[in-house]
Amino acid sequence: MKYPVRMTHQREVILDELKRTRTHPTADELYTRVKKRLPRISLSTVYRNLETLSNAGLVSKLEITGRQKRFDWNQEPHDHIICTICQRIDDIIPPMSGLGQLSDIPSDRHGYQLTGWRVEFFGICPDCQQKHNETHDHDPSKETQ
Amino acid sequence: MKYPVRMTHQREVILDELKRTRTHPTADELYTRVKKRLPRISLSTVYRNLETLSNAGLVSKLEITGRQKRFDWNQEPHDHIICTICQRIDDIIPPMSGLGQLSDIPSDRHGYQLTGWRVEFFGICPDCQQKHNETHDHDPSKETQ
DNA sequence: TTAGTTGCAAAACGTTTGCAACCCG
DNA sequence: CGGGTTGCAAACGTTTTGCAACTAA
Repeated sequence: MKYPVRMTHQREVILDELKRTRTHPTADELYTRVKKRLPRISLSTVYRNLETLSNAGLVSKLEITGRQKRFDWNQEPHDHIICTICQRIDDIIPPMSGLGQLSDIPSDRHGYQLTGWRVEFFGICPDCQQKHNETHDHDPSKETQ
Repeated sequence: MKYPVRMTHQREVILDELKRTRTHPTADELYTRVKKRLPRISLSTVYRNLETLSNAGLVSKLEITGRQKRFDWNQEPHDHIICTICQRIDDIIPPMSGLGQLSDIPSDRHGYQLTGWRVEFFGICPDCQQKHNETHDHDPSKETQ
């Protein structure tokens, strides 16, 4: 699943910065980081390379529901849990994600040839739970979905 | 889960058009339909109302991963299967969707307070399968993820 | 009466593209 | 050397917003 790509300096730095970022940065977050090391790099180079590198199988692209694309160095299949308050995204380790139980879905369901699925979990992250407990106000209309 | 909203003429027509559209239209698809009945309506009114109506619990918003938002009259919880070729979206009936098996996820996983999850299925719809069989060319690099 | 809603235009947002200069293999 | 890649600027498609006029309750 990994295809060869020409390894430019920009590409190396982008990959390196992604590797050392445990969060799931957006293209412009990564651009901000990379720009510290390569001040003349452009945002479009970052976009183009993330696209290229994800096609080449070197990074993975997270197209999380209704949100900006995010990129991930972690190539192992895993799911994500998204904080509906601060939008932070964390990894979920596969054995607990429910993916296993889903494999018995009939592939010809609705006439579709099934090629994959994605599970996203939503919740409130530890930090936001704490803030919530401190302030004690609750507005359900602000919640996702 | 349904909050009252002021029922304007525009809102009525938007709701009615959404109700009679079995697909999951985007805001501009709906705008095109509604404009035939209300030629002076603006796209921003459609956007604003879909947002308002979905907050009010009268329609549901599908924020499918990396794609344009789509809207749905069907308020019953159900999942979706998305054609990776033509982007068409169909409903999946709950008993087969796998949601049931996921309910045993521990809610304190990773310190998150779990509030929900979403499953999206990807596949090739009957129409695109047929077209594929007719043309016989296959480019795996064009497939989603 | 008045707070919520409309149409319009413009802005915002994330992302992609055309292009000439450049550089990796 | 030649084709892939870069930086820049400009365009793109989708969505949001500011505003004065309007309208449902």
